Amino acid sequence: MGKTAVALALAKHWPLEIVSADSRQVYRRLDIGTAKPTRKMQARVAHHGLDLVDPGQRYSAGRFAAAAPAWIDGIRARGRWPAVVGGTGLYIRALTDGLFAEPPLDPARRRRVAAWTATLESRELVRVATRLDSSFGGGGRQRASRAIEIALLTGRPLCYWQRTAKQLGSVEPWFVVLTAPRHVLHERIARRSDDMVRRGLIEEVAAVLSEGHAPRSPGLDAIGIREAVEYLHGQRSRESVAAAVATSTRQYAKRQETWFRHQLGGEPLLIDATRSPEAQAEQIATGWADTNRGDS
RNA sequence: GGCCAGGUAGCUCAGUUGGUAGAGCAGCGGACUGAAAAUCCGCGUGUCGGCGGUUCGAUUCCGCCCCUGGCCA
Repeated sequence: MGKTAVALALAKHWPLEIVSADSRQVYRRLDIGTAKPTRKMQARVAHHGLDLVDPGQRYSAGRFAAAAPAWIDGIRARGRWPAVVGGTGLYIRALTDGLFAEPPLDPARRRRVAAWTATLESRELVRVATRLDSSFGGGGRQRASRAIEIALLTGRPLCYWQRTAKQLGSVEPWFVVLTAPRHVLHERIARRSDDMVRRGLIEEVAAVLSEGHAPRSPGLDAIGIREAVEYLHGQRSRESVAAAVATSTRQYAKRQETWFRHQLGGEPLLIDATRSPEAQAEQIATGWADTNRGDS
């Protein structure tokens, strides 16, 4: 949609530092594949939340929710303004609404449960999750595995913790959502996918793979990177990569729109993303002034 | 020009012994509390190439025409 360009344009209005709420840009060395802001952009405006872990390591919404408040405090201590920018809705909500306070989970037992759930069929996982947590609403193997893990390791179902261990959000949000008609979005996605391949997506992924990571390791389980891995493993042609990346990105963008439409909460300021980044930044600055909140 | 094979959803195709049709992919809608670029749920969106004929009824059978591919000239 063009969030990065708008954030940079907005930094001309306000003394901004950017907190990236992006679950993929946390991975080091995957720069093209995650559409990370360039070094030059990062030199213009300070960024937080990029390049936090190696591609083989797992990051999470919980780690983000734990780390981001400190970045934001630091930004404010420097007399600057934090702008949380990103498309990972869960990370944003973890920051504004809080997750639940997760009780300590014994790592060894956790590994054992994970090894067990990995052997089960998806249908079976859902059945077990529903038995352990009657309010489990489905969602396939990943979310079932999580519900099973929590229930088995804590003796209480996930819904119990969600109900009784609510944490408060650490920031009070002022939401801005960029929107554009689907056909415009799809054109941008096509261009972005072509650019990724042209700028060396495949070579970047080959370099990271040569570090010895498994193809399904956390950092590689991402749109663009997956398709490059498929090519490098001989499962698709080089010419088909860009189009496959575009398709996956369209589907992801659609899920993001659904998320921001229904899960964000509150009335976000909607910005017409078909206009120039500068015009969008202008509209955001005006919108902020209109809310007349006074504080930052 | 002749012969053959095709023309059905956005794409690739299936199918209807004549009762107006369905798969995959794409697309659209939805769910979402520590893997979230993840993981799932739901929904066919159609002048069955065109015009005639036969028939109660044609996407299906027949004729002509148009288009695409192949082979032969």
